[in-house]
Amino acid sequence: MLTERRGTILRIITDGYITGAAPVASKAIACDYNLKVSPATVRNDMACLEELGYITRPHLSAGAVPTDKAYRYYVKMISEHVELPLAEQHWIYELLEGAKEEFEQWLKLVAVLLAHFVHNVAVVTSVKSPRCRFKHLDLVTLQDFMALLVLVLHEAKVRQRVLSLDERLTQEELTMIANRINATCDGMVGSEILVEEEGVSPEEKQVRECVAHMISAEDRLGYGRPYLEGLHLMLGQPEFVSNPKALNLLELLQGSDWAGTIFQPKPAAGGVKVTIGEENPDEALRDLSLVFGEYGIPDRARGIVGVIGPKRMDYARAISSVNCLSSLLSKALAEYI
Amino acid sequence: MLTERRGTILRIITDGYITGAAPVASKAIACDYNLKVSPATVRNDMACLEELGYITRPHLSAGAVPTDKAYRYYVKMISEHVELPLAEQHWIYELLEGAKEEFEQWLKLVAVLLAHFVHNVAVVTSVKSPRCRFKHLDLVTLQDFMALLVLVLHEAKVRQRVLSLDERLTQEELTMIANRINATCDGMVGSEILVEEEGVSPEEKQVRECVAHMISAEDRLGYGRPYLEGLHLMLGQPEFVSNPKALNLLELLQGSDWAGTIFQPKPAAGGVKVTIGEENPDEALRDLSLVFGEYGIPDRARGIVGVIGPKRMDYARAISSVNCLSSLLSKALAEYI
DNA sequence: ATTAGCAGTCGAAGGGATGGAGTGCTAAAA
DNA sequence: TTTTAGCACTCCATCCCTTCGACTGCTAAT
Repeated sequence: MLTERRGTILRIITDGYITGAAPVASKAIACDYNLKVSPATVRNDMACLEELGYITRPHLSAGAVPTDKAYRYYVKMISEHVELPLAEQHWIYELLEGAKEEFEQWLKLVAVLLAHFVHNVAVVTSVKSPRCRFKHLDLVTLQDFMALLVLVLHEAKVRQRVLSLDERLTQEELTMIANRINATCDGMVGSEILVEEEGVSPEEKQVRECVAHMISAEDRLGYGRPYLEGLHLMLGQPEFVSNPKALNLLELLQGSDWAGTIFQPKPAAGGVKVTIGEENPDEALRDLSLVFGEYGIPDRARGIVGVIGPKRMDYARAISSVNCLSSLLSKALAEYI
Repeated sequence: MLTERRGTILRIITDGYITGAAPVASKAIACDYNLKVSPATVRNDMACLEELGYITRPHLSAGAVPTDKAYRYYVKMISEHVELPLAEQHWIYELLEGAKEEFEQWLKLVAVLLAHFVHNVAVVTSVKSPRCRFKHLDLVTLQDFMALLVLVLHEAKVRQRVLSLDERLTQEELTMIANRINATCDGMVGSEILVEEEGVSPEEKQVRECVAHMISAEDRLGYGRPYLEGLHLMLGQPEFVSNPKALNLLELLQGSDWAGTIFQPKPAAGGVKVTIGEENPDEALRDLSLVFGEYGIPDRARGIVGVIGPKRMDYARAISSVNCLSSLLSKALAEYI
């Protein structure tokens, strides 16, 4: 049975392991935190905690190490009242305000900030939208039969592609095509761009096809190349020195499109999700924890802000940082869309 | 004195250390490669090579390990006749041909390919241009007083920025401003965009200022966020297991704008440059080697293709791969500009 | 239910001993 | 003069052993 004192002890153990990275002894628990009980009593409780599956020990006569279950308990306990100190929140606001140039720049900056806040890997993706809508396009001549197609979407995304035309067109002709499409297609989704009618020139059809293709590619696409910061911070932690598993992790993180896969299941709107150890689907993350949230606008454009670190991470700090930064990004994005 | 046989022995040592990652013994040299001399003779030559500074040994009674000087000699010897096998070249061509969508996609793909070819870190930057020239701009309304400015440069670059206007303008008004600037500014560099005359509306002035600012920022900017692939491949090599120096390297590579700094001095046009160990300016690279080349169009738009790996890397393969891929990218870029 | 005391367990650290790989040196052979 | 065989020497890697210290589990007393 998990009495109140045992809960306290469990919390002390988890805290101690998070900061110390070494098994926690009964004596340390009894003395350092004023529990008013002797180490022997703590030992009795620890035996019970072990039976309940909250702790293990590396060997028979060693201190306590929290299990996944303990971390889960710990997160549940703290997650009600964690908020980044106001001083730090203001510091972040000011720092970001000073760099209000381009949204993509922000993503990078937020990733760097987050990584240094939690001393672990930070991941920030750009937004993905399930149903992008056309806003504007622009055609610019390049050499020969080539044209540059610049597409602006309602989701504040700009995409470009080089188009090989069948005919050689002047800039004026291209501009006319662009104007015609801009005048008629505002707000359309990918499939609506295509036309079957007779009175449309083959070049315009080609452009429309390309746009439709780009939009549907964007719809299907994942989060794109995420901003990944703080690798060296995480790999400097004691659990990674001379640990070949670190390489598997690197391999995963070097691949593409993992952001949508590993940050599962989706966090509730505005909430922060924590997955611990074995809860992670991917093998390479089995002894790590993820803390992540979404930012953006539901059903229109959503991105991910996340932290990857050893299970032994400062959850309070991670949760509050992710929370603060994701809502900050949401606000910033709303201005652009 | 470096007789011919000693040169051969040096080459065998370097080769052997590159493939074996362990000191090379006199016996192995004498037996495995048919040198027709006894290990004792090889030992005599090795003593001489050590005196000349080509090899060292971890301890008095250990085999030979090549020094930086030996690698430099090795590279000089092989670099005259290294070319990627035609079969592999064709394989690359076909692979890239199939993904001919967007130039940035290519950069990523080239980085992945290169990393797997050399089993080390591959770096591919996008191009930077010292004097970007205006080609086209486009203004799109966003909410309130905001507009999205999409700028196309002659260097096949597209840049965007959100602009806060003093007045609320309609899309038509914005389009008119864009048309006026497009009609007059083609081919201009940053400073030429600005105008002092009276007859220009304050909004147009604002747009011009923004464009000039973006172009000059682009001129000053480094290579941008490089595509970095194969970290896990390099860190899996024996010299990096449980080596804290790997963290310094990661830290360097996580930062921004290092590509312009570490890939120095500039390689001759079309050539491949190799910097070995102590030749590298950056501390974190002191026991690594870099193999890199430039792609693009001299004086207009140049990017870097590079390999980072332990000094003990397959230089022949690295040099030929970098060479092949950089000239391939040059050709591809020429089509777009 | 709690505590003190004590025996028992385990790992980390240190200290030889051993074996083997490889060299340097010397003197003889080519 | 160059090359070779033989031998003594050096050094690392590995293993085993001991010791030390940190902790726990258990038992009996409070």
